[in-house]
Amino acid sequence: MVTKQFKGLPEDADLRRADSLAREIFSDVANKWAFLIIEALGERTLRFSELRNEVEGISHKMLTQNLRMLERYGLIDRHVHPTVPPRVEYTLTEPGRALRATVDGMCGWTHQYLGHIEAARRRFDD
Amino acid sequence: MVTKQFKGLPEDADLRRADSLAREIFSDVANKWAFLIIEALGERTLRFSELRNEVEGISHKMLTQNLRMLERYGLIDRHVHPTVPPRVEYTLTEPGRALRATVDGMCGWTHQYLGHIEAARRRFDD
DNA sequence: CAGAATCCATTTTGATACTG
DNA sequence: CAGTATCAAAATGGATTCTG
Repeated sequence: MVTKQFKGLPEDADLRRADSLAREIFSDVANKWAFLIIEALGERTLRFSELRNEVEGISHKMLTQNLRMLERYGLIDRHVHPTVPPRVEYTLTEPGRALRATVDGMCGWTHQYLGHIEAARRRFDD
Repeated sequence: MVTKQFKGLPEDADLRRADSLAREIFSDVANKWAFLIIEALGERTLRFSELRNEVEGISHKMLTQNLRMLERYGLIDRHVHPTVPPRVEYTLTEPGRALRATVDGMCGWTHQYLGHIEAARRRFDD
């Protein structure tokens, strides 16, 4: 067994690090733009400008920023065609597609409970 | 058939409204604090102060704000005990529990792909 | 204890201009 | 076309104070 344990250093230091990493990923990815981008990509490959159109309301800057983040975590592949003008295509990776199941679930949930939610909101707002 | 259609007003005005509402809900709920609160509640009922401890790193203000939002959409129930000092308990409603499946899915995903993601990030950061 | 309200620093965001 | 940089405006978040 390979151990990273040193005297006095409990080996669940690894677990704590993993937890804080998990939390970091969770916090970064659980935001509306990331979700909407993942949803938009679905099974397709899309260019930057296509994504800009698909994800309604996203600004140039937010799109770039979130694409970088998703690429950094390996949720999307970025493929640059060496042409002029440049053509850059984005595709979900395996982890990205796996997360899509979650995002799809939330989309379904939203539509399923739309009535409930709208009613609740009206009640709350008096 | 009951229709809301008037002359000149296409009946998919309803659909558009529903879509924009769905989008609003989606955007509000797809944020890390809401997710973490839902995850913390799980099957349990928790008090404000308990939630504050469970959801690591959340501030008093963020907790109140997100609890209001979730209550407004009917994802949680807020029960005030008429005691002094006050005791306020929060519980997931049916729609809230349904959404928990999504949140759980994301938690599972995070842990499942932790290795993938960490490696991808290291690669990206050169 | 729960939470509303205020103030203030920080962050986020959008618009715009610039580059390969 | 895709992306970076910049700057002002807007939103967010935290600390603190005050209330029932």
